[in-house]
Amino acid sequence: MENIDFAEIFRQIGELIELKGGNLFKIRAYYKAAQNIESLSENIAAIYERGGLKELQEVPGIGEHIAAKIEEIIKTGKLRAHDSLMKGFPPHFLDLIGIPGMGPKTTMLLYKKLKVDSIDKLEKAIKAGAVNKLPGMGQKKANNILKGIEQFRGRKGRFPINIALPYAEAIVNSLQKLKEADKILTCGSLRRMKETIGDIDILVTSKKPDKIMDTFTRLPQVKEVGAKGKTKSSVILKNGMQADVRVVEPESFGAAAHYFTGSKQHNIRIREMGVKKGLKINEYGIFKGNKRIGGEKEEDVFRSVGLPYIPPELREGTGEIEAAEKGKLPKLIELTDIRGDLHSHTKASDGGNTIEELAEEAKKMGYEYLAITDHTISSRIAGGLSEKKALKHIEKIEKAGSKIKGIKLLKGVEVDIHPDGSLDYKDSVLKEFDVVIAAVHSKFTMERDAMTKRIIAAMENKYVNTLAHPTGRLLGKREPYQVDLDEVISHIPQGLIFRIYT
DNA sequence: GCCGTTTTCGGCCCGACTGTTTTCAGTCG
Repeated sequence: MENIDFAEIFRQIGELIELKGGNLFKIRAYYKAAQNIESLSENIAAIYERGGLKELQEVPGIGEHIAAKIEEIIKTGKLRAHDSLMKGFPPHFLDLIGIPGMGPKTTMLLYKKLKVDSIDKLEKAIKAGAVNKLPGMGQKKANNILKGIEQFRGRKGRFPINIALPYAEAIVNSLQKLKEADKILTCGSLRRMKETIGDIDILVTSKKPDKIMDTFTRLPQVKEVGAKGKTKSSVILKNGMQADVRVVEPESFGAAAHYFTGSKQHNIRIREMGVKKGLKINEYGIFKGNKRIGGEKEEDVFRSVGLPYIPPELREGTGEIEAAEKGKLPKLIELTDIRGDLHSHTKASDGGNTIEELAEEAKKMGYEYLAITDHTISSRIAGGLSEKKALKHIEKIEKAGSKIKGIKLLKGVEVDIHPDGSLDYKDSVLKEFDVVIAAVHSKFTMERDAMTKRIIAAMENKYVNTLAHPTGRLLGKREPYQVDLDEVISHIPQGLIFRIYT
């Protein structure tokens, strides 16, 4: 069982207690435990195997009771507490609270009054006009839930950052044209540079928020306005992505940027630290009683709780606060730290540019070196080169390298790993390259053991010095293939510089 | 249910928007 499976069980327990109207703090404790388990880098079962209940309780948010439940799941494969809470509900009952507009109260009300226990029954009940007659409900709420069902069914999940970023930039550009807009900052998971993005969050400072709200909700990219208030609006874009804009006064910029950047877990931790120091931290600033003591700069927030500035990329609530307290925040790699690129494709295979174009662009980016690494013959869909063509290609790389000064061009190749672990080129050809990248491009569905052996065999070829995309995943498109990465890493040949990247 | 330079008991992050109300509950982030 993976951490995500444990997390799911505890999240469901939280949801079920919430549905039944239990203690709010108990509910929160389960959600918190679920989130913390999910973000662990080590398997929770492995932690238990190593250190038992005691070590489980070292994990933040896991105490005596949840630790015992984890033990029960590991030993028996299930959890009695979860089973008894689920009793009486159909298996997919909890899908209902995943629908936008449906919270625990509404879900329970509809279950009790109308026996709604599935999304289909919910849709029928609304269309039959039964929902809007219930106390506290009305036609608008019913319609919103109907829209929520549509959204839920068409949900595309998270978007890769390279898709989300241009959308965010387009919105920022439009808002920047307004003279009423002061500072504009993209926040949320985009600012934290997560590899996938749930929605786009944009912060604007302005003295005239209504103008910002009007412009934002009428942008050409907007398909539907979910909410429009005085300082906060939320829309669905034409590509299905949600975008939120929040406006605050300029003096609140730092506090709002921190709040809006998240992550949620990080914010909760920071606010808890604030409470202990007698401070209230919200998106408007830092307050001691009614007195505002900071918030114009993001640094103010960290300083108020005795921490150094934590870069957005680290704000995941997964140990960055402890690291900051000890003065052990890692130094992040900046664009200026990158000296070169060891993986690139030209028109010769599936790239879009010539060797010379890539070299010139890399030079402009300040790179010291660039490896040209086109595909080999078995990657036919990518226009892979035969051995003969590859040798010709090497000559072209050398020629371009001698012509273009100020950057070192390396002769490289991204060679296919066959299902049996052999490579697409003979050793006599591979030895002609400076950089040999090995990669799996076919038969992704192999068994875990076979795939692991396949990759290790390729790595053991003496000319291979890089393993590319070791899991084969395509974010949002293709799941990773089955491979034991720990085993792969333990086989990295000694004395070689070995790069594994995704 | 978790947790502790306030505490082993008594706290637990904070606020906006909507719809259905007539002061607020529910949902969301």
